[in-house]
Amino acid sequence: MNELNDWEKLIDEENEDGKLTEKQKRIVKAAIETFAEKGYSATSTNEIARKAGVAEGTIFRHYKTKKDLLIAIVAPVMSRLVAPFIIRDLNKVLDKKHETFEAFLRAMIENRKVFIKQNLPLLKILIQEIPFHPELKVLFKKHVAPEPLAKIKQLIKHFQEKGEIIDLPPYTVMRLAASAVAGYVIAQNLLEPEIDWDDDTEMEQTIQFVLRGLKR
Amino acid sequence: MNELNDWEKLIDEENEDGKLTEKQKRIVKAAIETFAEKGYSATSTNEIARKAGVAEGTIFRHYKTKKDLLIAIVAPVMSRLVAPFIIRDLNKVLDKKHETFEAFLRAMIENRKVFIKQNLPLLKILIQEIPFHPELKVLFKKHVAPEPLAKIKQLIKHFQEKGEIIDLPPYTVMRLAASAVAGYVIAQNLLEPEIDWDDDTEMEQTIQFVLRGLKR
Amino acid sequence: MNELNDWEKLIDEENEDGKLTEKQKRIVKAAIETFAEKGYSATSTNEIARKAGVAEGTIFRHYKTKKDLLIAIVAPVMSRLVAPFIIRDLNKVLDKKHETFEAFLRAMIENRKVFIKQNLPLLKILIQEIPFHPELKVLFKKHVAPEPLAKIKQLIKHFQEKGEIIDLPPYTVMRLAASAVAGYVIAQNLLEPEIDWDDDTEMEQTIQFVLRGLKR
Amino acid sequence: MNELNDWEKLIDEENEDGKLTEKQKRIVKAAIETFAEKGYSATSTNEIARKAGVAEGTIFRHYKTKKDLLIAIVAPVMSRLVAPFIIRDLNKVLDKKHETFEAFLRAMIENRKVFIKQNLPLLKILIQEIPFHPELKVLFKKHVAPEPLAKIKQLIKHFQEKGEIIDLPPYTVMRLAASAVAGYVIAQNLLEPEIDWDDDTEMEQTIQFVLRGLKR
DNA sequence: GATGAATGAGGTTTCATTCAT
DNA sequence: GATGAATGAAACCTCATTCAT
Repeated sequence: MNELNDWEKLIDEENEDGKLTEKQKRIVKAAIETFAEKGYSATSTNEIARKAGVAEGTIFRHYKTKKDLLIAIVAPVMSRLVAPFIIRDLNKVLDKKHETFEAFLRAMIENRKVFIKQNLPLLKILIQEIPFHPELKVLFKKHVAPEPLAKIKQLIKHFQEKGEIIDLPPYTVMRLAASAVAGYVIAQNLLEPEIDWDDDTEMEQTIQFVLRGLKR
Repeated sequence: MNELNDWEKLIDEENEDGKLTEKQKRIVKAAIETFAEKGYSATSTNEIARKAGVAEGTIFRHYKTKKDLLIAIVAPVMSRLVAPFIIRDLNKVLDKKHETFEAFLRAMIENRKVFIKQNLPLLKILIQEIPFHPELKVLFKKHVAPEPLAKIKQLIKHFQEKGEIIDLPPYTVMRLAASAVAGYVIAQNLLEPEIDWDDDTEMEQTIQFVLRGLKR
Repeated sequence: MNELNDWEKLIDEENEDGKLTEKQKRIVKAAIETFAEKGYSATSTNEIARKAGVAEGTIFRHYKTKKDLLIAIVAPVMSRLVAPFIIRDLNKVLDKKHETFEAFLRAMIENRKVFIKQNLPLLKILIQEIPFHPELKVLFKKHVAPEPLAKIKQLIKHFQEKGEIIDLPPYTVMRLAASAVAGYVIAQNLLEPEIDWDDDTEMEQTIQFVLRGLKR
Repeated sequence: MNELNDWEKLIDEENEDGKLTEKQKRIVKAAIETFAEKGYSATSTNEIARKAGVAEGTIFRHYKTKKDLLIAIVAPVMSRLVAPFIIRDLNKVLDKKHETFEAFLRAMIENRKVFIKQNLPLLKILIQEIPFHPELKVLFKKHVAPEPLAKIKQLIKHFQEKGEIIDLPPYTVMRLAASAVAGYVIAQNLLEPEIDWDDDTEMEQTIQFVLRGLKR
């Protein structure tokens, strides 16, 4: 947690926009670390305040309730989770004649791998807490649907029409591809963080598995 | 939650073994429901007691601490999670000449699907709480390794030697297969419980995907 | 506050009905004293607990919120405030030929004087807090209307028909009589508690004033 | 609260004297409204600041503590409460041969009725908070005694000597008259603000009641 | 074994007040 | 003068756990 991660940079940027004060940054940082480590419910505002080096009252000056703090933390990560799917010029990419499904899959995985690696604590919080907070579920659905879903559908269909991949319902294709990759990321990060994975090899095998599984 | 599920039967059985009293059963049932709904930390022993119709003190007569109650609940499900891999006569199955990888995969999936459907609340608790409780992680590792892992390795190798599946490290093979299936189960149960899935079709497509992806 | 007042006996009686535990009695007593002295808002549950010699948590075991405690305290005094007007055999009293308005007024004042003297802290709380708590206002109206109001109307009319008192609207008659008496009680108890009042004389003068003012 | 009330004009006047800045006026206005509605203790300085449209710190620049603000608000109303009794030329009024007790009573009631109507929130605060703040009690006594009390005594005696009213102790006379009027005002304003009172009739009946009650 | 009143530590939140800007 | 972020004490309330009955 010592290198400057994506979400730590994010906090800095937001500050430059005049959104977050110095103390707010410290509060958010402490909250992310502790929520990720112990879970939202098991984290006390007192502990967050201590870690952030601020008075407990300061937290509630910026976030009316503890849950507001949670939402303020996980809300931005949601939009950035599906960001690549709503890139305006995605169409241009698809128009490139030479663009294959494999190239696309590799590019997408590479892009998201970086995102995930840099937002791991935030994603951990997101995944852990979504089942228990209807507000988060609502937010999540707002971000995921319908624009990104339409884009994904469009993408899959594009490659199906080119005859590169099998003719399954687009969401099924997406689920299968995403499961394989997510399964690897989860295994690597959450279940067995102590194992020394040969990252490139495992990922390559996963990609090949998906390509074979989706080949027409 | 009104039909008699797997874990409710389990509770009954344990009682017949003289292990669980009537009140204990009610406590465990109430705890499972509430832990699954709100998470362990956000559940109060008072609420469990109310739901179970017992006095709060009664809980602590049977389980020294709240965490003991959690462990008592999730521990048994762990052994039963990997149960099919440690069946004593699994070898006999493998010896059958006509047994193909596809048949094995289908049988295994069917078997676990039933298990998952009947233990969903328990599995939800297990997945949610494992990251926050070292004790659970220890228990988990104790159950998963090494006997079941050895069995799995043995199984994968068996089918690789028969030339049915690709020559990847056994754990990688397992990860890829498990991810595809788990990805479907999670999507179906947690993310989109309101959608009406065509269960058989989706599962068949998933199996075909795995088979293609692992074909030599 | 050292002699055994009406409301202290009330607490005892409720206990005999099995309603109030020993600690609850102490809590209620401490709350009454402190609410009367400092007002509801300015009284902390911590102070009540200390005065009652119980843990702060104990208060909340018996009364879910601080406001519940307030209501539990003032609610019973309301019904007893209008109690004499809903006495079942009040009619018999009225039938007595020799019963005059003066006799009735004197009896009523005497009766209420005792009540007020013995419930002074409770009435102080009631008067102070009613303007700020809609719940209390609702409770108050429920107790005052409509049975007692009908009885009062009936009483006034009775004496008006007998030609003893002036022909004003019954509620006006009541207001005038009550104001005179209440004005004395308030002056005596709240405004100038240090003055040594000649109680009998003042009250007699007040009664004579009301009788003259209402004489036909 | 939209018409320009007495106390709002008071605030303006004080400003013209250079006493109250624009922001101070807004603070005082907001404080009066909120204290009257919720009581002093239950009102937070934060709420006052928000209603006044100033920063919280601004309140404390003008009033060292929250209680200072309360005193600054209720102190002036006290002197004006007893103002008519310390009018310098009251004696002249009394010298008028034709001036009767009834005329005096009516004039006084009319004068105070206007005052009360225009200072209702302030009087509500005064009445509510006096029991809990020794400082206010001290202030009150300073204003009420001894000059006004002497004037009242003198007035009552004057009408007693003229043989217009009964020979009771002057304070008793005052109490009886004041109780009748105050009883009406309180009933009208605090207990039953929703009822549509026939104001003139009720007041006339009240005056007649007092006159009969005090007639020699 | 079962109860539920009692506890006190600790939870979240509010508050009057201060102070650097 | 005015601001509003910051404070930390204290408010109300919850909780897991204990223990006399």
